[in-house]
Amino acid sequence: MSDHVTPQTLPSDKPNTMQSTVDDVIRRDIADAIFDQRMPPGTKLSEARLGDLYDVSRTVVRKALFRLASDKLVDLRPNRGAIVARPTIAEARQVFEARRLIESAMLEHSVPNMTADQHGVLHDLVAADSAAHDSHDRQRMIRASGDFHRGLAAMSSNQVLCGFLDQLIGRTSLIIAMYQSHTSAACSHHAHDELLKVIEQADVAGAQRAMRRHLHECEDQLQLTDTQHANPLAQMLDASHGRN
Amino acid sequence: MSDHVTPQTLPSDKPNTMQSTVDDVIRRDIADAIFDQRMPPGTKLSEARLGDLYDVSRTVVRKALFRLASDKLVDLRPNRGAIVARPTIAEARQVFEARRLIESAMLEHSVPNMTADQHGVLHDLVAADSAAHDSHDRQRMIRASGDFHRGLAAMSSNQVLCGFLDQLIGRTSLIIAMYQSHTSAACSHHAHDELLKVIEQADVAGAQRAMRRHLHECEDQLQLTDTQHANPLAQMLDASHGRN
DNA sequence: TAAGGTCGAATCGTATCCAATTTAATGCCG
DNA sequence: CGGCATTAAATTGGATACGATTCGACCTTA
Repeated sequence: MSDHVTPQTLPSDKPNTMQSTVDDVIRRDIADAIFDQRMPPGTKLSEARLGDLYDVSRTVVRKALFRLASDKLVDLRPNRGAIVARPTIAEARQVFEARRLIESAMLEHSVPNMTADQHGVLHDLVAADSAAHDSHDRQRMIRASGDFHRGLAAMSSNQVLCGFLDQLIGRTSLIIAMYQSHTSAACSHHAHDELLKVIEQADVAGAQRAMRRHLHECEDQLQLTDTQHANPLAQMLDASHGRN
Repeated sequence: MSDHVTPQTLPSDKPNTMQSTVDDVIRRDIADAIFDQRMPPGTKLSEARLGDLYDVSRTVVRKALFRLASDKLVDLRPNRGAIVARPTIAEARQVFEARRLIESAMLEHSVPNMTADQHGVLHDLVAADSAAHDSHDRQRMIRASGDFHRGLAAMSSNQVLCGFLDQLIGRTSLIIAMYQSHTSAACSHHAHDELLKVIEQADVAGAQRAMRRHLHECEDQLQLTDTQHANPLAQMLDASHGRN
């Protein structure tokens, strides 16, 4: 029961400024666990087990799982339960392509109209990113990198695209957790620093180029070859070795 | 209980070729009703009432409503029930902007690699669009126009963007149903015809220009001025007059 | 008469219960 | 000894029940 995190005293870094419902807590906890690689792709998410952990009924767990499924973070198989999603290589490529499209387009509107305060926010996010890199904590790195892109997106005037991008960033975190090569970092924080410099110069075209290049680099740093990952057999053997 | 329509024999134009779950039927029925303006924005969607109509429990109705909410077609207000969404003018503009971005980008990949079969499919869709226009049936027009864009999107290689666009097309149908000026048609099918011609010439840049212009025209044909619609007071008075 | 409060009906949120399906295990047979 | 059918446990899908919240009507009162 209480040998894990206590759901009432949830993250403690997330003060419930607004009404935080229980299913949102579960949803966020699972998402964080996925991003932190504590829940590798394919992990089964039993409704009863989760309900037991959070001391709620399966009804609310189902709601959380349903929402995670709509965010493409878990896969809901009829009559067979929920597992954390295993994005394919093709899907990963498409996610990056979509991100290049959306994020570069957002810059077109946000870069010229950016205030000094917003520049400061981005500086803080880059600083957090650098700190994460220095800590050599892969989870923090993934998180910080996503936060930078999210913060940049929040400065766009288009909430619709922002919502799409939010989903894409979450999927990217899962993709990185799944396909990262053990040698490379998630996103080179240096790229974020460079990008911010160009943004501050109000150079739209340059920022767009930098963004596209950055995302291309991120994609190239992943192991998106069909060996290993495309083979479910190796995965299962890995899982059994890891005593999942 | 069974004093209303029988849910088993409801669509009759939708034979359950594939496994059609009940909640999907409800979801699609509600979506169609929204697009056909049989359910104006703001209409309350009572769980018990819907469950009665389809002879299912509230559980499955909730699932359908939840999914409609994730597609931004209904608004789920805590403890206050679900209503069909009332997209704001700003949201409408953002949806069109997002569509311009995504649809023109999709053309970049799909136009050069299009087969003759796919051209044929598009021809059929344009024909259906023209037929809908000739029938002077506004609902059919909205539907056919959306089907053309959907069919075009299906020819893209990027399923992720395709999913986003699917959602945007649905939201557009709702926006058109809400903001259309009574004088103008939904989308001029002539534009679809022109667009198809340019596509068949494998002119990517031209197709992108035509697509952006077409979507701009659609947006301009709507009444996205802040009179009437932006004012919630007038809306409420309208609603009470309409005895909604 | 209008403003405010109280009560009741309706509706939503969640827990619990039961049926249906899947999954794993055991035993049987070739 | 390996493959397959039968059976039992576990898990999901859906229905029902009950507490909580909201909305509307009626009543009271200044």
